[in-house]
Amino acid sequence: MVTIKEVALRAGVGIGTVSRVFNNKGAVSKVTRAKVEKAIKELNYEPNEIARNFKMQQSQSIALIIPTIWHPFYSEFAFYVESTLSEQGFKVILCNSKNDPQKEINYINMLIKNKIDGIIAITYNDIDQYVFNNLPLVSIDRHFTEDIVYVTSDNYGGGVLAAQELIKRNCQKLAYIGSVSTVKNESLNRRKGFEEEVNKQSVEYFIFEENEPLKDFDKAVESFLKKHSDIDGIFAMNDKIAKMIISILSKLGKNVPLDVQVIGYDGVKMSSDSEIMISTIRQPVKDMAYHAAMALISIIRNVSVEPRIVLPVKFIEGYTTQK
Amino acid sequence: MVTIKEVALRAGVGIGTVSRVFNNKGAVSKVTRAKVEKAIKELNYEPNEIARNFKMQQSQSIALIIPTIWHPFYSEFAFYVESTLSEQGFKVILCNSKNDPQKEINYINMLIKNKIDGIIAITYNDIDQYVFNNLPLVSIDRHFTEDIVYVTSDNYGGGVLAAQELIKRNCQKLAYIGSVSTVKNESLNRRKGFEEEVNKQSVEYFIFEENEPLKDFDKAVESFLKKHSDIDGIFAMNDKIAKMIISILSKLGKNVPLDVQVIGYDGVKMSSDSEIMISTIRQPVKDMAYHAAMALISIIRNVSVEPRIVLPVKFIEGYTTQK
DNA sequence: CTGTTAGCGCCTTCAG
DNA sequence: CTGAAGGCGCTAACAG
Repeated sequence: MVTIKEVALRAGVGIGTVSRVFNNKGAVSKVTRAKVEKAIKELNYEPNEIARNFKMQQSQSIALIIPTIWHPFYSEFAFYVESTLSEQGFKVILCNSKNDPQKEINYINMLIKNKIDGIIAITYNDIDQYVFNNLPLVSIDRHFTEDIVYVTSDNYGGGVLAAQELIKRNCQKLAYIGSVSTVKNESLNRRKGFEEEVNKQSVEYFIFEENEPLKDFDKAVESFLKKHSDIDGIFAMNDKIAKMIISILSKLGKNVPLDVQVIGYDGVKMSSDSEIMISTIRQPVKDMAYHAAMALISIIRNVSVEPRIVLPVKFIEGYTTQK
Repeated sequence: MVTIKEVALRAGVGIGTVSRVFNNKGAVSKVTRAKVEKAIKELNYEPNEIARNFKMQQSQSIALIIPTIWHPFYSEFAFYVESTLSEQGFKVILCNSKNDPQKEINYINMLIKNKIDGIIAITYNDIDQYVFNNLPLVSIDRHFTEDIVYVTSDNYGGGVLAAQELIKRNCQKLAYIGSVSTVKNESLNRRKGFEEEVNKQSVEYFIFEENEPLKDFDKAVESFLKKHSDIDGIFAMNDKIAKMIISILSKLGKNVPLDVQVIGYDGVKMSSDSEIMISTIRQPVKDMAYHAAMALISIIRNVSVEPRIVLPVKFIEGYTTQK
């Protein structure tokens, strides 16, 4: 491996000068610069990043902590995070927490020891207490302490939008179906937006919610739907629940969307070339990823950032609402 | 940050001794070891990984180069690669090549400069020429030069299996439908296995193949199926094609699986908790990931490895074959 | 067994 | 403007 020393030797200058040329830092005369550049080219010098990182005590890499990459929402998110970050010269280290708080803590300790520059995390645990050292952190869909920036889709607005789309399509009796996690998260706002909009428009509605961990959720939903067989418009907390609802409805002999219209939330796509089938409120995953990455870089570079980044959602028409 | 020096000072020993204790390397007397351990505990010493990496000229990290993480096959693979590797103390750096050879080369250069320990790559470009420095490399589904180890599922056996399952279910007239990539890859063997097995059992069959890049592939498949309306068993090169075939068949008024049975290949699952709907030959993604990771570690540690790792596939019964 | 020493490759003062 | 020198924190070789 060719080092800075060899370049200096060949160019007949000191190593400091080579460093200055390479990093374009400090004043160097035209002549010496040319000499050094020539030597660099001839020797095909590439700086040893690991030495530089050591010296600078940073690593030009950020960690992405997510429950599992094996899920279309997270993998789309990860895809765009990596795209943005690699363009900006950062490496991204993948960390699957499997929703295990201990694993998250282990990762964080490891990352600190490795002088990682920052973290983007999607988690439902209170990891912020372990991220001291004011290690830059951007959180997704989860509000920690005041000084941690977070990025989220407009869950409240999504709920409003779902209500509007359902009402626009002449639904008379609405329902929200979802679950409630033990930790506070952004999906509560979906319901809130939905509820407030429906109230505003004075449409009848039901709320069906169960606490996690879920047990026989499908059974419960089924009996709920049986009991209220006049419901003709449903907003599901997410696409997964929407799909479950759809299959329950078909089991109950209801036609979707003729008898009942259903709107989900998330709009996950298996891959960039696959289609969204059900009507849904799609999260702006790409934008979320982009903003999270850029915000993190800003924090790393010590430039101030908007601490609460809320991105607009969109209604995507699928086969479960009437056109 | 507390350094090895401070620990040495506190324990009243030399820094070499602290290093020996921490790494459990070299002989240290019981007494001094205790002293050092006490100091470590008291100071809450954590070694600076980045300094260690610098000294060792390695990084305890490997790179995963895939076309895109936003695809269930790759994301499942990545999930298991990361699980295995993180258990073994390696970090994994995510690299989305987007199928762009130039991007792959850029990543590789960056990785070399960063003294990455090894690479696991899924690519259809000839990147091996850029991976000099005998940088450890494991390739998936793609055979490079002799000295690069690769991991694949038993594509040939999968083809045989598909044929057997179709014949077992009384199909009389079979077909293989697929595409041919410009670069040689493992999926050719799916067809080969299928064809040889069908021949062996003397069943009638057709092969429908088009060269990539595909144009109006669905139209072509449709007219092929129209022309041979007596085909009652189809093996598709992958699940995506299988799904396309299924929708074409339904358009043609054929019932799947009553009139025509269809088997795909891959068995991708969107996430760990989702279901496989169509009948398919499932790749052992988890095993592939595990073996790729372990093989890479072996190469890194200079222990010899089986250069060709072929893992068995399984038939998964979905709704597109008759039970 | 253990303390000291010599770097790893680079960046950054600090004199000149 | 530029060369020399001092570390960053750690490991490994060496001399006791």
